[in-house]
Amino acid sequence: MNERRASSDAGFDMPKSFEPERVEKRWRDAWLEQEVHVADASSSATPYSMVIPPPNVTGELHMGHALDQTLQDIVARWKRMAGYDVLWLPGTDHAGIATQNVVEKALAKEGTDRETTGREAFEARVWKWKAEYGDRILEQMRRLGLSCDWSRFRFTLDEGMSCAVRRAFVELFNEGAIYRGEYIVNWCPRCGTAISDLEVKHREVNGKLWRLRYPIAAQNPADGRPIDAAGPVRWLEVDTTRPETMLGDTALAVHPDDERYRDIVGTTAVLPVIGRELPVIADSFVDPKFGTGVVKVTPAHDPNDYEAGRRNELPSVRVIGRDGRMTEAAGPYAGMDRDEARARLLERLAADGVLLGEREHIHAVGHCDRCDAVVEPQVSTQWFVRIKPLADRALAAVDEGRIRFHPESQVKVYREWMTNIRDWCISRQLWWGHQIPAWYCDACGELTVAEEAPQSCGCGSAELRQDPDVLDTWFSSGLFPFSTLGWPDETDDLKRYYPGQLLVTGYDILFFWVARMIMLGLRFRDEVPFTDVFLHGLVRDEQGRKMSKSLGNGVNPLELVDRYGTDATRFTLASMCTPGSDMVLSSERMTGYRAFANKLWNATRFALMNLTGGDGQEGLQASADAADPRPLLLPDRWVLSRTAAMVGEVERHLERFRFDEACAALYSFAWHEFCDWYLEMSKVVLVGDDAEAQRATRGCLLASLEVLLRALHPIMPFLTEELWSRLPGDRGLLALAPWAAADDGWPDPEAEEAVALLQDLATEIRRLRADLGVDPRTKTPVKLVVEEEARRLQVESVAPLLASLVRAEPLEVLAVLDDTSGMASGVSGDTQVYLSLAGAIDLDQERARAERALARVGSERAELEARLANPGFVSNAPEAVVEKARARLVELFSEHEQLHERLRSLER
RNA sequence: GGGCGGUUAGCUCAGCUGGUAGAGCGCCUGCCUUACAAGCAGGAGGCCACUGGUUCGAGUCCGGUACCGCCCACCA
Repeated sequence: MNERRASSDAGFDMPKSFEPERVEKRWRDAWLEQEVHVADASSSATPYSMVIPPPNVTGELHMGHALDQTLQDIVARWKRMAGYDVLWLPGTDHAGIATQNVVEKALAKEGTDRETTGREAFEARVWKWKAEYGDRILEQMRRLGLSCDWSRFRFTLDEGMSCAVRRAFVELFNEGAIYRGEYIVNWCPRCGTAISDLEVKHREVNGKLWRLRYPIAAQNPADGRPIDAAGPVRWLEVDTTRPETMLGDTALAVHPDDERYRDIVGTTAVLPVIGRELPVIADSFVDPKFGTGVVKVTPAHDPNDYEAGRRNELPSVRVIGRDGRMTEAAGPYAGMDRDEARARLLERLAADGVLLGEREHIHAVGHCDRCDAVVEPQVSTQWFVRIKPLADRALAAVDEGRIRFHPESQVKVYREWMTNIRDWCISRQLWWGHQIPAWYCDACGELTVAEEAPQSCGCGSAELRQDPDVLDTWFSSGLFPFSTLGWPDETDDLKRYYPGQLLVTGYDILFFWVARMIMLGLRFRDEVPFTDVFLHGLVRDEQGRKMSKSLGNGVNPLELVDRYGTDATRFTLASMCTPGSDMVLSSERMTGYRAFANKLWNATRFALMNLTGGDGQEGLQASADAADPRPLLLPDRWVLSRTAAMVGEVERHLERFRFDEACAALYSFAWHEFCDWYLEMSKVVLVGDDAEAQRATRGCLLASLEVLLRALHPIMPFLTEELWSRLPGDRGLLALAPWAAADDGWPDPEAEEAVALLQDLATEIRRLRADLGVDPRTKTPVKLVVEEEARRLQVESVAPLLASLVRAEPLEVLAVLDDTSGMASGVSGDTQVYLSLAGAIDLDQERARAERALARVGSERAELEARLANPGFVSNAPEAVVEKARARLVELFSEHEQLHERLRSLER
């Protein structure tokens, strides 16, 4: 049989299963070669631009990056197919502190450190690291099939970026938005640098609260000066979580309204161990309800105390140094590590009777985001950005709807942070990063801030030293949307692609990055950098932990790509991307979507095996572009209608960034409609001998498949490109083809209704057969009984197709059926289904089946009747809902009737 | 201390503007039916955390409670 297939049908050349590794490289190369992803600034198409969140060059990419990048690639490919001139600009981030840390760790393994290596050699070492991981990252991105514009790739530390950074710094400095000053900052003793508030992670720890007592110095009644008293000593009790800082105390404070202590304000206490005299001051920052209501004040080591110290003109005594060890001012504890000092000091205080007790105390302690060391507040001279004016504009942009957040709930988070924002400490005592463009004159002390290194100072001296510090890495990232386009030069790219349309990133860097881009974009370009921000969740490991390099639980996306294929990996990530929630990687899902890719492969294989007709090549070229005018069969009309609905849905979901829903729509259409029903129905025609019908079906099969491939391409680019290339006809790359367009004539409610009927009947017949244990390979005589005329015509119209689909032969449609003995029955809507079986049926079993069905129908009917009897429902519910309920009730009446009839006949 | 999110089938999660619960995986039964066993057909399995309220009607909207998680935060 099937001589016609023996010829050259492509389907027979296809392996039985999809092997991703055999096709992916070819298409990667093809896309590169044909530059499908290169934006064309001279194009007449509307531009659509995005910048990638540049991955840190600290190491390999993990699944979080894969998710982020996949989502962007889906949008890029989709918009490109939809006719936009898409610029998706890729890059990597030097990630100052993070990268410096990983390189320092590498040095430590070699038994050395950065100090012995020296700045220049160290920097060279980091560049080497960057080269290695930068390459690996690029390789990972390429394997994921990302369609970035590689010709515009940027690294945040390359020359162009430095120009932008220096320009931005100088401009902000000149207008007073950047200043240098001595303040208390978050200091990481491990990293040896100041860090911003955002880089401090507060974590609840089980600490202790120690109660100490400080003696009030006895005073000479004559002149009020303290004297050594031999008499009874009055004590002031204070609580502290950090006893070692007491060595730097310069006051005790109480609330001004606190009656208990009113009389001692203005007196002097004596600091144990050290012997320093401490004024007792009144300041409203003290909470009288906490502890004893007395606070020890350590301006050098606590932000609160620092402020109180400034208000009250207290001296500041630093007892903990930059390296976390006690300073000379710590007296006997000088040189000790802060933890050791605490232990030793407590022993001493206990011995001296100063320590009154301790109790458990849970409190939040700041840790370094990068190395997890306990952050030590330190007074130091740093550079800051005066953030309020920038934040106000950024806040307004979102409030006025010039930037939309998805999900919208993030707006609240953004607003909250922006409103309470504090000045941004941007200097870092690191070596890896953009060095601050500020020079100091050794001769006159003058400060010069300039884009290029000045030759000499205003005083004439040529002895200029550049500030050794570098900028917070987020300073350069914040300029990314325009620095990458050539700013500060007014390039064509800048004019065309700024502002961009979309930014896709994880919600965890909303403040770090998104907020800063908005602030700096508005400041330097007067326009928001993007109009939509899509914030996705984080990818967590099986234990639900966030994937991160420091935890070492990151999964290299290539592992999954190797195991499941890139397309399945991408589809999994996209389908698990539900708004506002994180996702847990699931190997079951991956397996499922690998199967989905294979399903598509085989559906195409089937199509190709059947596309060539007996009449030579005709029918091969039929496609969505040339809708077939010939009268179509029911399944054909149905599949085109469903295809059109699917495309509309996918489009709608993508517009709203519902990647998960888009995946679901594609999956269920492709598998459960196209494959499960259409391909099965089409077989009836394709194995038959009606040449005319076959031509129509082949045309529709191809047309629907083409649209499906287009719609799926953004998510599964390799598979679809491969299948597309195998379809008949001379076609270019799918990546360059127009977005899935359904013909206006495709929607066909009548066909959908008819096929729905057919599906119900088919399912009922199959259920009966399965129930009765009928061998599915045998043909079974079936009688369908429909009393109502119009309905009978409908059933009759689908009967022939139904018969061949479920091997119901012969299949008769009747108005009444007298003798039902020896038959099994079921009900589908108002259609009574009877199977004639070779042997006698089990009457008890039949009766039980009918009774069960009757009970089910009865309860549903009662429920519906109650609802329809409710005047509120009838008058308030939408017309369509009421109508649907009524129709269903009619059906149920009928089913009820039929079941009763059946039961009666079984009694006989 | 503020704010946000979650709680739905054995597991992982959907459920968009309120109309009476879905998917994948797993499980049970039967099938190697000429695209696919990474498959096909059929099936079982849910007081939608608890509790008030709004409504003709609540998984969906509003108020509380409990548990889990996250973010922000200078209370010793």
